[in-house]
Parts: sequence; C-alpha cells; structure tokens
Amino acid sequence: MGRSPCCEKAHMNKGAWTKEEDQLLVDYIRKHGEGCWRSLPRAAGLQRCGKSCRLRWMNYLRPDLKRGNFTEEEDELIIKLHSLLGNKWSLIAGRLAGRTDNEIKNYWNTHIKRKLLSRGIDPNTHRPINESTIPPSKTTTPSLLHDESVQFDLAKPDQQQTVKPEPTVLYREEGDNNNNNCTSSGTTSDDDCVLNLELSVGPATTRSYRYESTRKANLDSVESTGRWGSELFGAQAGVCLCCRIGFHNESCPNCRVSDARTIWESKIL
DNA sequence: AACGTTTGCAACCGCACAATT
DNA sequence: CAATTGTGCGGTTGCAAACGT
Repeated sequence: MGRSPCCEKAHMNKGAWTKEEDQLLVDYIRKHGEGCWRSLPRAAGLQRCGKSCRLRWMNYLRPDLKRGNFTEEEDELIIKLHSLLGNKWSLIAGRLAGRTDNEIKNYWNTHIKRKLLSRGIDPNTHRPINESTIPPSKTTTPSLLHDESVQFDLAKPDQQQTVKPEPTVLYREEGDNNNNNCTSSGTTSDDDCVLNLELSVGPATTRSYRYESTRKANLDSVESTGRWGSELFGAQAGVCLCCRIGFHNESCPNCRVSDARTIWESKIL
C-alpha cells in the first residue's frame, strides 16, 4: 500500500535556501504561525517540500535560536547528556536553550567526538578506550543511570526540577598517577575527569490524546504487536527519567505504562 | 597559483509513530 | 479498527570553505 509522498518532488527546489525563500517562510509563519507543514509551502508561495520548510524554520529561522560557538559549559553538558541519553539529539537539544538537535548532532560529530578521543575516551561508550584492560571494580561508571547523587522529586512529576548532583567522577584508571586528583567525592581540580552538571529535568512531555479511544487503541496495539510506541515509553515525547534511572513513580504515566509492560511481558515470557 | 584533501555544516532521506478519518 | 496523513527524529550526504602541499 505505502503512503503518498509528503509532497510532489518534481517541481520542488532543493539545496541551499535563498534569502528570498527565507523571507517568505519567516513572513508566513509570523503571520499564520507554525503548523500544517504540508500545505505551508504552497500557501507561502514556496517551491519547497513541507519537511524542508519545517527543517529550515526549526534549525535556522526560529527567533529563539542561539547562534555562535558552543561554550565549554555547553560542551560538558552535551557530553554528560550523551552519556545518559545516547544519540537522542532532540532530547539533548531540549536541555540546551537555543540549540537545535541538528546543530548539536553536527557539533558532536565534528568537535566533541575528537575531544573525547583526545582524552582517551570512547565517544560511543563514554568509557576509556583501553578499558578492556582495566578490572571493572576500578572503573567508575560513566553514566548517570548509576549516579546515586541524582535526586528527583517524584511526587511532583509535572514540575520542572533542577537537579544538582555532586560532581560525578567519570573515569579513573588504575595506576594513572596523572589522574590522582579524581576523587569519589568529586572534589578535584582536574576538569578532565569531573563534570559539574546542573541538569534541568522536565517531565516527559507526552502528547495529549484528543480521543481516549485512540489511547486505548494504542495501548491495545502493544499487546498485538509487541512494540512499545514512543508515547507509551517516553522515547520521543521525552525520556521518562524515573524509569531510566531506576526509580518508580506512581504518578508518572510512563512508570505506570512500564508496569503494564512488565505485567504484559510476564504473561508472555 | 593550482590542485588535492580535510573539515564543518546545511539539507535531504527514510523511517517510526502519533493523530486522524 | 484499518487505512491514511502529518510530524519529528536520527543517519547520511553534498558542497563550500579552509587548509596543506
């Protein structure tokens, strides 16, 4: 069956946007607001695919974007968030005001990867590249997943929480005298081994269901397909940190769903 | 100056999934 | 409830600028 293409590509412009196109898009969105990207190009007089318009607006034309170089603080925050979230660029971008997922993704690939490699850290695992030679007990976990200093007020899932964990020791190698400044308490002068993170963690911003029947249908579909949609499991709408860090929160919809999944899996497995 | 290589980033593509009909 | 539509995401590509020889 397949779906129809998002637009008729035959007569569409591709490639770099011109100033005139930018102006048309900005003018139209100022006037009518965002939304309905499919019909926007025609309405705005643009020979562009709706997706292309959306991308251009989201990544470059939005007035709230912060342009310019990344600061050292942003670098470290990206590294920390990546260690926690992986390649969830949109989630990472959501924690950096004025930065876009595309910008962060590019910055990661061109700068931060190299930076981590120069530190001897695998950018994919956030562990020392030669870690395989290190006894596990000597290696401190790089992930917030196991960072007990992270605290959430799970009684208030709708309230944005500012979390100030103690600086987390990321990596320490046995016998590395150059890194003796790294301590488990995080008091150190070595910026290379400690990240002082102030994470602003919001609730999983689940989309509201216009129809309760849709929600039920999607929940039911889990049973029939065995797949867990992002809305249900908090992947796209915002990672459920309660689940990710091993907490359980009765008032968090995702935790309740994960309960459902656990029950469902226990029936199946 | 000319050419080849590397780097940085804007934009595209395909896919997944929520929303709607 | 199946089919369809619209949106958003992550991976990848293409190209211009910077750099090296």
